[in-house]
Amino acid sequence: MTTQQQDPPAVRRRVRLTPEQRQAQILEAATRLIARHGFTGMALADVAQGVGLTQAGLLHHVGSKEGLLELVVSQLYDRRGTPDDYVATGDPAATHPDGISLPGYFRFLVAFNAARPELLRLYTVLGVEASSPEHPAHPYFLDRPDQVWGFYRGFAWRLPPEVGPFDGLRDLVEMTIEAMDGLQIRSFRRPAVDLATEWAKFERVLYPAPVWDGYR
Amino acid sequence: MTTQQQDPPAVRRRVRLTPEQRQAQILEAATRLIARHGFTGMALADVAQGVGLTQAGLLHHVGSKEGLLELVVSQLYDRRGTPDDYVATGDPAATHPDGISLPGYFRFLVAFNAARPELLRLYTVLGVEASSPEHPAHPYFLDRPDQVWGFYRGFAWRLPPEVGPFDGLRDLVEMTIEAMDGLQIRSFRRPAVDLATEWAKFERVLYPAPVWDGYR
DNA sequence: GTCTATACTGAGATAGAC
DNA sequence: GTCTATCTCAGTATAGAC
Repeated sequence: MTTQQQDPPAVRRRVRLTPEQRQAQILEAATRLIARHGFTGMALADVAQGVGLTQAGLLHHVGSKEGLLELVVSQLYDRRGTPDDYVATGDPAATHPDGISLPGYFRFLVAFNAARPELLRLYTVLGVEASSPEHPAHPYFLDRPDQVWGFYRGFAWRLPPEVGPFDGLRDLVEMTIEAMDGLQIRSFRRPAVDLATEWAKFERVLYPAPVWDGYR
Repeated sequence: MTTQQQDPPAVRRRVRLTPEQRQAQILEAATRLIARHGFTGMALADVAQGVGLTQAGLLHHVGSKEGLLELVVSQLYDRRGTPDDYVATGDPAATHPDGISLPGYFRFLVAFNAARPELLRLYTVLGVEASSPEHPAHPYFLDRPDQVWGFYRGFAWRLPPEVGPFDGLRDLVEMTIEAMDGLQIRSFRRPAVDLATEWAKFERVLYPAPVWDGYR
């Protein structure tokens, strides 16, 4: 004789959401899990559980594990802080008639990212994992430096005369991104650091006085 | 009728090496594969193939997959460029009677790492992967900032008076490591960059003239 | 759209012969 | 120390009912 009991009828089964709601849910759960375990280390069943579906139910939406990754990567474009977002804040350094403050924008970007830790971590973890040529996200990250520069170069930055608008600016942008990536890795470790505080240190060396006084 | 042929008797079977030779082989193969695919993404069978063993044969040496990781991590201590290594080069900036050049040492470290790309990549890939608390290498990387500082602070650096030997130096060391980590991520992408060339740019901003003139 | 059930695969680990 | 053979488990994917 066993102590088994009849399972109570499961509640909230087969909840049917709109495709948009489901997709947003899936993105949220996948972002969190890939950020933590990488794409390789993440299991579809865990994403499914995160959105209250079975694995088969999840696969109905994304087709395959790689399809889920494509979904996640494709929406990275929409979830980043752009110079236009910075201008839209109305910050005087952003709306200055001579152009947008470069240090000001990157300060804004750090704050933007710091408010979205899962997304930031996703970028780092996926970006490093995708350094392997066999990784499905490899092509996306391989050309990021060119893509980022192609995007940023199109804005009207307010730069000190010492910084050329081409090579000088590009070097500065690349170093800035490298410093941010390194700071992000640091933020995984102890003692814990505050991104904005640590970034202020880099800002002082990357955009030093007196050259950048009045351009921040 | 098939074209099958009798396989030639496999050559070099059951090659028995000394434990030291085997361990060195295993380390080399594991480093390469973890650097490429991460610890999660790496398969024991591939490491085994890399050293000419079966998976069972490899497990005889390392016990388990986690045992292999411990082996890899434990030897990271021995394979890094230390300030002492820098002094041993005889470089005048290293053997200066007033102390070791900090920018000079980091320049040496970049060259040291650039000559060991697999090891450098292992550090980055494993270090990011291990940001997850469940990762077996998590404890090792969690306290690295403190450990690195505890190690570097013990050397006699030759510093300009503007840099305090405590907070000022520590900030500088942390920023240097962050910049190197970010540069390493950049090196995974296109267009390809030369580590030494790119580091020279960071050196100029982290150790600027005129403060650091004469301390390089 | 979502489920249950199941097929299939890859990978870590163990047993025991040599 | 190394092998072959096998076990076990986790994870992706498919089929078909509802």
